[in-house]
Amino acid sequence: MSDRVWKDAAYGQFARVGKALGHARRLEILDLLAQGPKNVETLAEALAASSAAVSRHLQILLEAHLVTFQKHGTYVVYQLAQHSVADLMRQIQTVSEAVLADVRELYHLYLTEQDALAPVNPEELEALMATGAVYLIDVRPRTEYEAAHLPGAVSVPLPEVADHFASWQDSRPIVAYCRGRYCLYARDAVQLLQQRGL
Amino acid sequence: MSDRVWKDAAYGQFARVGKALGHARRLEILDLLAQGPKNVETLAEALAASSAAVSRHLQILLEAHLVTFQKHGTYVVYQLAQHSVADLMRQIQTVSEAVLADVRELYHLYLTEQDALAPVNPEELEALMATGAVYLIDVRPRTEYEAAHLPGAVSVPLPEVADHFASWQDSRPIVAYCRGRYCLYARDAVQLLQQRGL
DNA sequence: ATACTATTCAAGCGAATGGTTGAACATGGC
DNA sequence: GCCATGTTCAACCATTCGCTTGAATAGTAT
Repeated sequence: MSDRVWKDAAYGQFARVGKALGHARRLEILDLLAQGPKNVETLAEALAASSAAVSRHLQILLEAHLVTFQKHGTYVVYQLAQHSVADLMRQIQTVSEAVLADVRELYHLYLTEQDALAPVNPEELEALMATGAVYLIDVRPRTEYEAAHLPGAVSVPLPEVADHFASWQDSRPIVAYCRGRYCLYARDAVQLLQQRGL
Repeated sequence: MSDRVWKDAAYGQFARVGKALGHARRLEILDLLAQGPKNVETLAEALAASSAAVSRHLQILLEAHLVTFQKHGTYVVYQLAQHSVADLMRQIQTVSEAVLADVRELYHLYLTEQDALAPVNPEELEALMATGAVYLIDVRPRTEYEAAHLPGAVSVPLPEVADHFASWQDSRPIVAYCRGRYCLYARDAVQLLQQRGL
């Protein structure tokens, strides 16, 4: 076996992973799965795509061994094969931001398009939580909260935010968080709260 | 601008990076560039590909902003756009190894195919170097050595290894290193040395 | 059993990708 | 000016990709 053949084989294997990462939908699927296992239909809904298409993407991710699945009755629940896959996703986003001015602009443009959203960085949040100055809510779906959440956070999935308006009327400032920079739940929650003057 | 549109845009940008990583040759190019800037022809030679093809791949990497170039007269020298791109490459290789049994097998199979290569892990090497028990040589091309190299290492590019046989005849054990797990210079050097009984 | 649901498969289409060849640009040396 | 060299472009081919539609499969509930 010559060096050339071996290198082709080795890099060909890496490219399997790379190819699987070469489509927006698949990246989004991986991002969603990083939050917790999900079935095909849930993903299809979140992506606004047909289940057949999502299923196909999942097959491709499966071939690259980036995800695994488990059958629960007629449901097929997919999840990331390794934690390192989530790291890889983060690294891609990091590189994209570092390297593609478009991404930074896009993000900035979109968030400032909303009025008066006040982002809080992790250090600030930690300080605020320590003094009990704020009320921290996790607006992701309950299952994701159960999988993991910030210390001191209360689970209030986005659809339930409206139910708490009354009890929050005179409470401390509210900080909402969700999945990361490319998740919009928190933004939506803040919009809801602001409409009620919270 | 709806959420869906925004997400498509954001993940579409990430996918630009992903797509660029979806081909064995491009990954190999990035790996080579991680060692230092190179021109098209050098890369083409290393990849055993036509310069037209390599040029094309470089354009794709350029569009994804993973590499930049600089013109020196008629030479066009390419290099990684960001250090984080090299990190991304490492992460891909990590994931591939973790996730694709094939890669591990391939690697293991190939190295054990050679007789009696004795790999040294970083911790062992540090200990050996501290006691001065071994002689460490960097068998990469001189330019890469100049860009960065391990402390205490001496630059002996592969083609020059043969020139040192005499002076090494009775020296300490020799440890050769190169670019990483998927670089074969060190292996070739060790083979040469073993043929001479070193 | 039967009906129903979640998921996958199969076929087909339009678009994109990867590679080759040969020509077209530069740029530097004579 | 002219040529040699390194690089890129353009046109073509075969292959692959991504999606849609409609059917097939496998489990569950009635």
